[in-house]
Amino acid sequence: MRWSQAFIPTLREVPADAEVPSHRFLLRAGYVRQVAAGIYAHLYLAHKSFLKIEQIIREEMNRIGGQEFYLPALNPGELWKESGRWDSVDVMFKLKDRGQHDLCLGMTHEEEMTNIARGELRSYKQLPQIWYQIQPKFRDEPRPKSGLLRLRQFMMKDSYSFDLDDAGLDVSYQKHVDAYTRIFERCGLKFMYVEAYSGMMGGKVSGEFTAPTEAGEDSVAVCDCGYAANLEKAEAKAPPVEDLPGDSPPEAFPTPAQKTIDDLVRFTGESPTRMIKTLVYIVDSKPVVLLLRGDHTLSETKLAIALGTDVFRPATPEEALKLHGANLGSLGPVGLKGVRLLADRSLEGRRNMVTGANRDDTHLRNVTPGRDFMAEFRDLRIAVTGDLCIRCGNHLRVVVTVELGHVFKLGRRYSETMHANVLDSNGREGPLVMGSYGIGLERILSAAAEQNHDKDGMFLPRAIAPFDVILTAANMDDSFIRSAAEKMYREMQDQSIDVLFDDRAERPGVKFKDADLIGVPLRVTLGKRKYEQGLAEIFQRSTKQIEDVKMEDAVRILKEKHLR
RNA sequence: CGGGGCGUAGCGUAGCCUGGUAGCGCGCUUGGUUCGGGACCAAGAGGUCGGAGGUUCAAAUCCUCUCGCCCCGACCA
Repeated sequence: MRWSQAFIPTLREVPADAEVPSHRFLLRAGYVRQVAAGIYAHLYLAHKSFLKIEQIIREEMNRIGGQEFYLPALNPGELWKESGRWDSVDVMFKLKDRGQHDLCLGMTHEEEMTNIARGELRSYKQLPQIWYQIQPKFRDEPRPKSGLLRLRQFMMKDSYSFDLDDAGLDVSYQKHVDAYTRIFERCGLKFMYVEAYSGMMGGKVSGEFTAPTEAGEDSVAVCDCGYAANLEKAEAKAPPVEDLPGDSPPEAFPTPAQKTIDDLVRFTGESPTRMIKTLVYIVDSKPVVLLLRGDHTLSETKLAIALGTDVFRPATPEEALKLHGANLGSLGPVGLKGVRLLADRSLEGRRNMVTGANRDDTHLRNVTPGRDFMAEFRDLRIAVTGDLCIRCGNHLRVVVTVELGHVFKLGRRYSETMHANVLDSNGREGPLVMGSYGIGLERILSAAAEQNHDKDGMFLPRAIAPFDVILTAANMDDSFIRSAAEKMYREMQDQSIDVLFDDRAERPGVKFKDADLIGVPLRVTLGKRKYEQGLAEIFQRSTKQIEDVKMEDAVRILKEKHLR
C-alpha cells in the first residue's frame, strides 16, 4: 500500500480523553476512532491487525479440531429464559421486535450453541465437538473504559466443546489451554495462565490468560515458583505476627463511639494485625459470622467457595443486633451460640487479640481463637503483596493484568437446563458435558500496545502489526531516490512482503515521526546521503538499531534475516 | 448507581468568575523558499461555543433542564 493513498489519520497532539498508552497511541496512529463510550470504529490499520490476529487464532483453533461457525448477534430471548439467564444477567442488551418479541444482542453464546447441539447431537459417536466463531459481542458495561480495554461492542473468539463425560471435557479443556498458549505466544505477548474463580459447584474449573500491564484491571498474585492465580482466588499465607504474651482471660474495656478498625487503631494505638474484624452474612436465611484479621479484606468469591454457594448477603444492622445483642462496631465472636463461625486462616494459632465484646461501645482484649471461641478456619481474605506463597513460602507479588482470554469447564450447567442429551455406548441418555472458551481480540491489540511502546509510539510484534515493513523514501522529489524506492517497493511486493510505502511528499522528519508512531516493526529508508553510496537503511523500531545494507541486497536481507 | 471533571473549527486549547465584534497553536487549501527527525514566509478556508428553555436591550459567559464524554468507586456473565 502507498501511504499517499492510504487513510492513516495520524495525530500530532494527544486527544484529551485518552489516558492509557494503548488508547493514546491507537488514536494517534490512526487505528481507531471513537463512536460512543465503549464503541470504536476500526480503521484501516486496526482492521489489518485484526485480520492477522484472526488468522493466528483460526490456525490454532483448527489445529485442535475446532470448526468455525458464524452465529447471529441478534438472538431470541426465549433461549436465555430457558437457561435462566434472561433475568440474572444485567449487562445484556435487550430489545423487542415489531411483534413485541424479546430479542437480545449476543454477549456470549452458550445458549445458542447448546440449542444447536441439542437438536443435532444424539450419540456419543458424534463426540467430541469443538465449535468456534469470531464475531462481535455486545455487553452493556456499567463503565466502559481505557480505550479498547473494556468495550460495549468487541470482537471475540468464543468456542464451545461438547463431550460425553468429564474425562472428555478435561481433554477438550487442555486442548484449548494449549491452543491459547500458542496463540498468545504467536501474538508476541507477555502473558500468564492463572487459576481463576471457578464457582465451586459441580467441580468446575476455570483459568485465565492474562497479560501484565499497568493499564489492566485484574489483579493476579504471582510467585517466582510459578504459582499464579487471580486475586479473587489466590491463596496465600500471611507473614507471622508477634502476639502479646500472657494467658489472661478476655477482658472488656470501654471504647466509646469506636466503630471501625481504623477508629480502634487510633483509640488504642494497637496494630490492626492484632485485631479481629467481625462480619455477619446471611446465608440461606441463617446468619454466619466471619472473622478476619483487622487489616484484611473479605473476598466474597472465597466466601462463596467456603460456603459452597454464592447466594448470600451481608446482614442488616438489625439482624446483626439480634444475633450479637450489640450494634455494628462492637461485634465479636466470644460467647456466640448456635451460629456458624468461619475464621480466616490467618487467625489460626493467634492469641491475645482485640475484638468486639457484643456490648455497645465495648471491646475485649486477650481474646485467643480456639480458647475463647471455636471457628472453622478457611481462606476468606484477599491476598496482598508481601503474603507468602502457599507452595514455596516466598513472597508473592500482586500484579495488575489485562484478561486476554478465559477457559472454563462448564460441565452440565447448560445441557441440563436446556435438555441437551446424548446416548452413551450403553444406550443411556445423559447431558452433554460442555466447556466454553473466549478470547477478546481488542485486548490482544491493546495489550500488545501497552507492552510495546515508548514516548514516540508503538512497536507491535510483527505477527499482529498491520504491516511487516514501512518503506520510507526520505525525499520523493529526488528523482533518483524516487525511482529506487519505486523499484524496491515492487520488489517487496513480488516477494510477498506486507509493505507500506511512504511515498508522500512530506519532509523526512514527518515521515520518520509517523513511522515511529504506527507500530510497524521494521523500516527501510532510502535517503540521499546513503543512496549516493549505494546504501539503504534497515531500522528496527523496537531497539532503534540501524543497519546499513547495499541497496540491491536490502530486500533479500530483510527476507532472510528479519522476516523469517 | 455514587463521587469528581469536561463539552468552544479535524486535534489541543484561551475566553466564562466580572454579559457587549469568538481568539491562539497544530492540522487543512494556494503560492514561494526548504528537505535525515513533526520547516519557514505570505495569502486563505473552516465555528448552530453539545442541545432546549429562561433572564436580559444584549448570553460561549448568568439560571433551569437535558444529552454526551472522561476519571475514581460500586458492579462485572
